[in-house]
Formats: sequence, structure tokens, C-alpha cells
Amino acid sequence: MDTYLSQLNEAQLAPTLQKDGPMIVIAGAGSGKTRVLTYRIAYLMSQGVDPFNILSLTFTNKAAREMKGRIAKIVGESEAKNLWMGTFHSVFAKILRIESDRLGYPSNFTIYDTQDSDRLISSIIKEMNLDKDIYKYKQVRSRISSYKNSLITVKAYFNNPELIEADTTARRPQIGNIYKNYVDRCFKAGAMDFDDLLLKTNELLTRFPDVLAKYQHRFKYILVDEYQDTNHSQYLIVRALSDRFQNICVVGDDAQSIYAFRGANINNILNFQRDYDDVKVFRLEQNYRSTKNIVNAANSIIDKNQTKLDKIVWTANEEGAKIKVHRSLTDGDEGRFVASTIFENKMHNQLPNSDFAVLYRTNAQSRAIEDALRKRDIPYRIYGGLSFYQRKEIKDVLSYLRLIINPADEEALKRVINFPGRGIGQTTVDKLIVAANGYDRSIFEVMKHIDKIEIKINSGTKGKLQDFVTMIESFQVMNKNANAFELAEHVTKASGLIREFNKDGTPEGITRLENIEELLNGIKDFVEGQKELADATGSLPEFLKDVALATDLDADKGDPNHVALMTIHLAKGLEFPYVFIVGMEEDLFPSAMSMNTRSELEEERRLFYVALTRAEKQAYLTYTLSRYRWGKLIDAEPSRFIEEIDEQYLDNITPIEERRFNPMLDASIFGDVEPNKIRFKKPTQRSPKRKTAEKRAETFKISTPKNLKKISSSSAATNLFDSKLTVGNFVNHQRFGKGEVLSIEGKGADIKAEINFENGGKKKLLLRFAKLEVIG
DNA sequence: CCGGGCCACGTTTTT
DNA sequence: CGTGGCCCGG
Repeated sequence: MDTYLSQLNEAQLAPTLQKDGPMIVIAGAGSGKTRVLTYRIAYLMSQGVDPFNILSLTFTNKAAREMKGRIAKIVGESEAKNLWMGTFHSVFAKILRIESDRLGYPSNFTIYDTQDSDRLISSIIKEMNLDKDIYKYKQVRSRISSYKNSLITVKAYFNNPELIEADTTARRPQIGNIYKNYVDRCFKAGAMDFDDLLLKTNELLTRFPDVLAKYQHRFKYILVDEYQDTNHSQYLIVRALSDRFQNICVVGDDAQSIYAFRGANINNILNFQRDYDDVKVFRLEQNYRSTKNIVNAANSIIDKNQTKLDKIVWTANEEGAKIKVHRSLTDGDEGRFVASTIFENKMHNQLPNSDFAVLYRTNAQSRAIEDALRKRDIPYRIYGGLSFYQRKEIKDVLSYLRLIINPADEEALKRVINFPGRGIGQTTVDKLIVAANGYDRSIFEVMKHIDKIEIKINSGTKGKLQDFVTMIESFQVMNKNANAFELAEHVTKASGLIREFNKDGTPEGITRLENIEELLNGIKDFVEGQKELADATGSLPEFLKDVALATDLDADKGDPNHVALMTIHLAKGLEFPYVFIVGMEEDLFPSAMSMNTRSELEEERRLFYVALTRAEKQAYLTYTLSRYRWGKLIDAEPSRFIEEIDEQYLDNITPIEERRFNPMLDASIFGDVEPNKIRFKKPTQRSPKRKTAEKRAETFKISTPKNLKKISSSSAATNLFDSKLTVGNFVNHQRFGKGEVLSIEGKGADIKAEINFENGGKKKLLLRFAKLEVIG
């Protein structure tokens, strides 16, 4: 039992062995905090603490699973099984199901995901006859979300003149009423959204002292990972639960706080010492993950932030290679650079694909990287993005299943009542909603009693509604005996979903069928897995209860030897020998949305810090001069974050030849430059709003052609950016050969010509880059 | 009531 | 570029 403790250094050992009382571990990136958490839990158990009395809150379900696995290796499977471990959302969803009757909810309440919330809010806005251009559902949702995360209930909202005033001034006086309707409808539907899982937990613990006491005694020891990312609602839950025994251990790194946008409050970690008496403070400052170059570079970035705790991260690791910076012309080129670099590294050093990760700021950036990796036959996996469970066809199947368990579930009902089509249109659904609101019943109940109520729906449609009710009820009967898989398989057929996706025979239809098949397989696996547990039966409610929270259920499937593609947010807590941080451009990273306030910019900088510190051996920063966004080519300039890194840690590896395509870097614009040095436009005098792409294209145009001509004069081919190429011209291209100009479109730097080549067929080429020779 | 077609709009980041 | 919402003609 003691052997594992010998694996810790002194700094790690101290918090591990600190058994009782409030404590905070301020843990720099790569300093082994997960190790401390796992060993500390194992240590507590070795000291006689019952695993039932330990609550460990992590940031992702994956992190919880991994930690549990590690603990199991130390203390044994059967003991580790009893630990309470998971995300805030999953742990408290579980408790809310147990205590649901206190709050008037059914124990099998539905969890609405963001999409469900959006749809409900949209329909409420519509029902209230509000202008959807003023009340944008996404804005409204985020407003409601932030109220909930600050524990501002509908009642509290209407009791707070300042809030009402604020929304009225913002020309959104109906926000409060939308909020009220939304909450009512969720309640009536037996549904909670993500924020409710925390809000209702707070309500439960506040309103029912006996419940609070029960869980205080159950969770004698509480550990919270990534404490810097907790929001106010989560903070209050932790406070309440730990209040009795004060055995609370929080671990975090203020430098890695990257979730302020969803309500995380960095003050929770900064003020922890004020919240509890006699707080023991531990610091983990030695980084075991990365080379000196990476650690020092990361430090030089975070130094630029004003808000931070004192902490010096250092490493005894080797110096390592410098951070490589690479510029390309387009996002396509960037992808190809990443793919070929991975390829060469793999071949040279005999490395597995899983040694590489590509990190980006936005999910949309994955496309270009994917394409390039696929062309090189490099296996990859995209994490996050549209998760499996958010796909249309999957949500359709799940909606039927949700209805079986909870027929009041309005969003599920609206989704499938007429899909596959069965002649129940929007008008009918609208009437049903009105009736449901009038009778204060669910839509399903109204449908069930459609013959007994006052409603203007013709008898033919009424029959169709009754058929639908009968179908769902037949599923419910089957649910009494069948397991989740048998039922789900039956539902996909009986509902007509399979037939619907089968009928057109299009590739999309086939993909959808395959996805449904995959879902069914997943449910089958689940049922098989449950059979091994004594107290579980593999029933549908058991499967469904965490689906909304299980974002990465398919995470461990497939060949683990792949390159990982994910957003930086998702990469937190992970590490890879080789890391590419792509799209290092102004307005992308830092995001254009995050440059209005200092604190937003500092969060972006922390995000960059997180990204860089994922790398063990080698980090690459890549940026492009132009990038497709919304189908249009936008030009870009290097991110200020590259410049913020102390130059001694950087190594620019952009090939020199590339410069001739790159007028922005040409000496005649900026004066003489050393070869191959990164140049920035003046980053200081930046106006808050960016220049429009058009404007910048203008300056671009005026200063470029001369240089390009000069450079390309040695070859027969000429960049025709400034030429008067017209439709009908014949041109020569070094790769595609002879071709005829079919059309010309775009303006400024974006002028493109569609050319029909003898060798390559029809191509659209950007004249800015294409080297063409006019031959007739 | 349904489907096709057209237009407007959007991208931060996630439990 | 892709999606979702809306309108109009069957």
C-alpha cells in the first residue's frame, strides 16, 4: 500500500497525506495534480475512510472514469466502485433523481440538452408574438442560463428592479416573461436543462435541511478538480455540502481558467482561503510534462496577464527543441503542412499516431486538417464538435425513447409527432400547445383526451393523433418487459424511422441508417454491460438517464492509435508528445468576440497557455495568410500571442521560397527585413473593431502587384492578380496545362477565375496565387 | 398539409 | 459553405 506514495515528490506528498480540513492545491500545468488527487483518495481509503463517504467532482466524465480506473488499480475494483465520482452535472442528476419528489419532479425526468432548450425558447418567443430578430433565442438562452447559474430564479428576477431595468434598457423587456414561460414549460414537461441540474440541487439543499444533512454526512470528504472552472451555482453546492465536516480539497490552476464564458468564476479559487478557516495551501510548481523551452515559453505568455496567483512553474526536464512557427498561404496549406509534418515525424522516429494532437480554437477549423490527414492516410479522430447524440437521426430515435419514459417531454414529442410524416402539421401542433397551456396539462395528455376536450381539430386529424398515442402506449407496454435494446430496435422499425431513411437510397440516408445501427449497437453493449451488475437490468430508463450528459460515450471505441483533433477547451487535462496549435491568427485566436475587454483577452491568453502546455516534446504554432470562412476567403494576420512569446523560444520554419507569394512580408512594404523573420502589423494601435476584410483587401491590392511581378519575372508564368484576364482567354498553368477562362468572379484580393484545363478539368483559381501565362 | 426552393444568417469555446 | 426558417404552389 505504501509503495505508491514513493512515486510522489515532496510537494505532491504533502497534500496527499493531508487528510482532514479545508485545503487548496494550486497546481501548475503538468505538475501531477491528477496523481495527487488519485493517491489522496487511495490514501484516505487506506486510513479507513469508507469510499461511500468520498465525493470527487471532476470536469469531464472521461476524467472521472480514468481516475476511478487508477484508484481501482491501487485499492481494488470492488472498493473503487463505491466512490462517488463524476462531473457536477452527472453526480447531482443522480441525486436529483433520488430526491425528485421533494421538488415535484418525476424521478425519470428528462434532461434537455442545449438544442432542446433552444427549440423550446424559440417556440415560446413565437407563441408570445415577439420579434425574433430582437429576441434571438441564443441570446435569450444565454441570458436565462446566466440567471440560473447566479441562482436568480424567476421570482428573484421579478423582485429585482435592477435586472428588469437592465433588460428593459437593452430593449428586451419581455425577457422575464420568456424566462417564466420557459421554466413553467420545462417543469410541465418533466424536464431539467443543464443549469437546472445545479440550480435545483441548490434548491434541494436549501429548502430541505434534512436532505442537506443527509448528504453532508454521506460526503464526509469532498474533492473538486479544476476548481477554477466552477460557477457560482457549483460553488454554493460545494460550500453547502462541505459545511458540516469541512473536509474539502480543491485543486486548480488559475492560469488555466477558460470557462468564464459559461459562468465560471475565477474568484472561487482566488478567494478560497477566505471562505474557510485554517485553509492549508499547497503548491505544485514542478512541471514533469514538458521541456524547458515549452514551460518557459508558456510562462512568458501568462506573464502578460494581470489577474493571477503567484506561482512559478519550472521543470528539470531537458531543454528540448524550440517551438516551431509556420506560416502558410491558406488553411488548406496549413492542413497539408500539419499532415506532412506528422507523416515525416512518424517515419523518421517510428512514432505512433497517438503521439500527435492538433488543437484549434473553433470546431469549424477541423475540416481542412481532416482533409489533409485523410489524403495522407493518417488515422485521426475528431473529439467534440457535433457529438454523436446530437445528430438528427439519433435525436429522432432518442426522442421516441424519451417519450416512452416521459410522455410529457414536449421537445421529444414535437420532434417526432410528425416524423416520419403522418399528416400532423404545424397548425395542429400549435393548437395542441395552446390547449395544453390552457388546461395546464402536457401535450400528450391533451392528445390522449382529444375527444373529450374543446378543440378545433377535424376528425381525420384527431384519428391520426390517436394513432400516435396508441403507438407510444404500445411501446410503453413493451417497456415493462423488454430491455433497452429490444425496445429500441422495435421502436426504430415500428415508428417508421428505418423505412423513412431507407426510402430515398441517398448516401445521406445510408449514413443515417448506419448511425442508427451504431446507436442500437451501443444500446446493446450497454445492456450487456448492465447484466454484469447485480442491481441493474439494462432497462430503458437506465440507458436514457445519462445520455444527455454522456458527450463522449463513443470515446474509447475504435483504434486508439490515431491523431487527436480537438478544440483547446477539450484538450484541457490532456498531454501529447507533439502538439500543433493551428489557426494562430488575429480574430480567430484570440477570437474576435473576445477582444472587447481586458478580462476576455486574458481568458484567451490563458487558453493559449493551456494549449501550449499540452505539449511534452514539441509544439508547433501555425497560421495562414488567408482562410476560408463562410465560404469566403478572408485574409488574416498572425496572432498577437505568437509575438508575446519570448523570441528565444521560437524557431520560424516557414520555407524561404514561400515568401515570394507573400507580399505582406515583402521588404518594399515594411522596409528591409531579415530573411524568414516573423513580421507583425503594428499590434499596439489596434482599434477594437477590426478593419473590414474589404478595406484590408484594398491596401493589399495597391501594394502588391509590383512586387509580385518583379519576383516572378524569371519564370514564364506570371501572377495575374493585376492583369486584365478576361473570359475567353487561353492560359497555361504549370501543372494543369492549357485552359480556357470560363468566368471571373470576386473582387480585390479575392478575384477568382474558373478555368477549364485540358489536364485538370474545371478549376477555380485565385488569381492572387495562381501562376498563369496568357497564351491567347 | 407537404415539399421544394429560396434567402438570410452564422462560428467562439461545453456540461 | 451549410443550415434553418419561411413562403408558395400543389
